[in-house]
Amino acid sequence: MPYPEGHKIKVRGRIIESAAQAFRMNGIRDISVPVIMKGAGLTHGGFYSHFDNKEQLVAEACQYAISDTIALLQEAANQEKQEPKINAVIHYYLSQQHRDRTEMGCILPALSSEISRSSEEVRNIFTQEVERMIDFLADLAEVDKSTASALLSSMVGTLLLARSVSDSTLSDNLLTAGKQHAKELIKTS
Amino acid sequence: MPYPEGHKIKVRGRIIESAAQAFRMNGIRDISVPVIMKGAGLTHGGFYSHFDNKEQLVAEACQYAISDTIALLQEAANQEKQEPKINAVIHYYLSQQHRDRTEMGCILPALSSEISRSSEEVRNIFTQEVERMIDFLADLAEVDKSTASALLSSMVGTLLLARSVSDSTLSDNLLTAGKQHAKELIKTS
DNA sequence: TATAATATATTACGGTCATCATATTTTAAA
DNA sequence: TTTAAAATATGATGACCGTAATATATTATA
Repeated sequence: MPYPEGHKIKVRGRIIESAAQAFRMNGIRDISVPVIMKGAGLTHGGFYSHFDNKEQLVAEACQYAISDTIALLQEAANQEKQEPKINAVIHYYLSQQHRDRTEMGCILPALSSEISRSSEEVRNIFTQEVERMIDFLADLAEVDKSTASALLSSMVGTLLLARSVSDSTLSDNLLTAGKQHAKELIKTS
Repeated sequence: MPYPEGHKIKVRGRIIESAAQAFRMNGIRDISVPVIMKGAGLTHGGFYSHFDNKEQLVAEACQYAISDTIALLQEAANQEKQEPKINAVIHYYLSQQHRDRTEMGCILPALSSEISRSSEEVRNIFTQEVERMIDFLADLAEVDKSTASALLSSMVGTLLLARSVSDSTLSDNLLTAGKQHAKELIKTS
């Protein structure tokens, strides 16, 4: 058995990480398998010994990226000492850093529209992860799922638009308005 | 001067309509110039006598589509007799029909993420149209721009997620929660 | 009806993509 | 140190893309 134990699984993980980053940055269709492989320090040829096809990688990269985002939000919540913890999540999610670092951020604003056109397999995994995200928010904010859903939708839409407009003042205003109304949403629920 | 007066401008309009529909349905990158031209009843060769390149078509199609959406929302508002007119807009925007007919609907949930990666020219036009949309909502709901921005973000995010998840119950719940929150947002502003 | 300007169709080109077949490298074990 | 299985690299294939050059069709006017 050549190659160290667990070598391939680690490389596989590197490919998923590279993909999760590249997809968020460039979209799914706009990033090629060769580029993803280069991001993992490999050439394109070996890709198909790790994944059946690009679609499968999309599914796994989505799962990875959302889990990562939930972990980050959880961490932000843990560091909050005074305000309700959900406010820390809102502030983080609608921060300028999160807006400006698409490749590290939540995939919902970045990839949802492409995923809505993806295969059933990808959409099922995506749906599962969206549900986890809603549950996480409901738990943390101590609100019902309906309120948590509205909160998520609102944050996702805000970030999406803030990233799309070319006027930086408008972008900042969108973030500010989104934060204010997200907090309001929780308070009056 | 062969060909009837205004023939070319009409054909140009047909190409823009075809593109606006195809882009919303399939994304920008995922639809080709030949397919757009076929949608307008033409072959691909003539495209470059109407537009410099695909990017220019994207810009014009965005402008066309958002104008069209604002007109539709205005119409929905006009037909409302009892409730505040903004509620008709919210109901229309977050309806199942709007969710299920992406190719006829608002481009914000459909194309924003791709547009955030587009050229400065496209993003400038997009930004202008987003501002028009915010102004329209602020006027209609008689709220400040900040509230109108939050309303738009919330509606866009809701529709985006409702279109992406594969579970139809979850999708319906997202719409319902979004509608409720949107109305609340206006009431308490 | 003939003409010539204009609009559209046909064809071609260079590039990139997902995927696959085959060659080469790596390294645990013999 | 040799070996052979496993992992990766190289190279190729066919499809499609955006774009451009050229050929053909259309029709208002002469």
